[in-house]
Amino acid sequence: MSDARTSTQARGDRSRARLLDAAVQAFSAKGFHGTSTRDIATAAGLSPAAVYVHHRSKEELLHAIAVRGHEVILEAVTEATRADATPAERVAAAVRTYVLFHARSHTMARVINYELAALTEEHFKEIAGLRRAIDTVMREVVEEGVRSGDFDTPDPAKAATALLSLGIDLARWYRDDGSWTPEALADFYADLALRAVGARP
Amino acid sequence: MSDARTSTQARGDRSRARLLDAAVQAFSAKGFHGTSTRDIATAAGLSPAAVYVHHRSKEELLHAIAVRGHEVILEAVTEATRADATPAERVAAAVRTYVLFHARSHTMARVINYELAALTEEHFKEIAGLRRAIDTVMREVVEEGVRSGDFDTPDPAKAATALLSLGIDLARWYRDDGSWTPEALADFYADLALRAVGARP
DNA sequence: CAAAGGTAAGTGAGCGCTTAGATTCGCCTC
DNA sequence: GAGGCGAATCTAAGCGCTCACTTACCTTTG
Repeated sequence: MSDARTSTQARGDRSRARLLDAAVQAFSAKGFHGTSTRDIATAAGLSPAAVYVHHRSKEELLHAIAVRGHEVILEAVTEATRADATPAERVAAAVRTYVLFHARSHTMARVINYELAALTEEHFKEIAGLRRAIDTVMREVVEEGVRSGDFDTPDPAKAATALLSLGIDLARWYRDDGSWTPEALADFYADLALRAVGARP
Repeated sequence: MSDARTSTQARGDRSRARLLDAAVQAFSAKGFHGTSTRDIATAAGLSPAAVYVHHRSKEELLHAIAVRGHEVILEAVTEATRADATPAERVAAAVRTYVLFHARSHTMARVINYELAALTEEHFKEIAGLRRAIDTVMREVVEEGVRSGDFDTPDPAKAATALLSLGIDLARWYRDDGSWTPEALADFYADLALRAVGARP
């Protein structure tokens, strides 16, 4: 089982993961339609046909990437807001988590935020559901702060949308070789979020 | 010249405009690589070959759209901040203008913000220059407010980037059939911008 | 008739995906 | 423990199709 020699099974799992990883890189750099299945296979060190050993289609690759990515984000943001803390602390934690993900994983974030139009209608609806859930988490924590009197904003829903926008747009412009670190951006945006929702000083 | 009968010249101009318009719609909906030149020609009511009567290539169409769009935005934002007014009024005007453009022209905005990777390197650099100019306008008006003591933010450059991000991301999520109007979003975001830069109450 | 607008009919290249078959490996039987 | 089997991994070759773009030609108009 834990033999030093790699089993057929283990080789297959690794190839599957390499294909997914290559697809993320390629979709991010050239877009779904700008990427060929040959691009993906070559980057993964396999023949063009190997893509179809592990995945039904190019679209199914995108779907797998999108589901995984959104699940990770939803879980992280939910966890960040679950803590027993003040509304200000919860909003700050949610924004910090969201920004950290989009800066650190900007390559994957670019794919799961900007390539969704290439999904089938059915798959798109599934992802839209996950996105609505993320939106709801952010909106509810802002609304709770307004109800408790900790926040002051004329429109909690618009404010929550704005906070998510800041994170998402990071995927578009963030570069690893830039001068801003994910942590510095997370801190700055968490502070900006508190200003945006009118948190009591 | 102003004959009632349409001249060859006028027909050509109209076809050129219809091709550009069709390209904006198609690039926005399906992406540059997801759009075929046949899609564009058909939507413009012309034969596939007609694209090449008016434009050298598909990429040149995208380039023309990107140059025009960025010039319009740069001019509008420059105009909005030129007014003889307080820093707060100037930032509010800049954000209002930027947000209005991205909401009202979200179809074009989607193309000129998310399809730039399909440009040739030379064309991309040209557009990058225009984008830097827009960035500079927003950054300088924030910096001026900090210098004058009207604003209080730990990082004017990050704050300016955030304000631009809010506008750009509108192009991704804004829908004409949604419940928020461009004007309502412009007002909300202008107010949010003043909070973000720590404008004196 | 010269110039510009427009098209029918292609060109070679590259696309997503399939097929047939080689290779590897865990596992069962005797 | 030798031998055979089925399942899984992977590839060489290529299928039908669509792509961006070109060419040769006709039409309209000043």
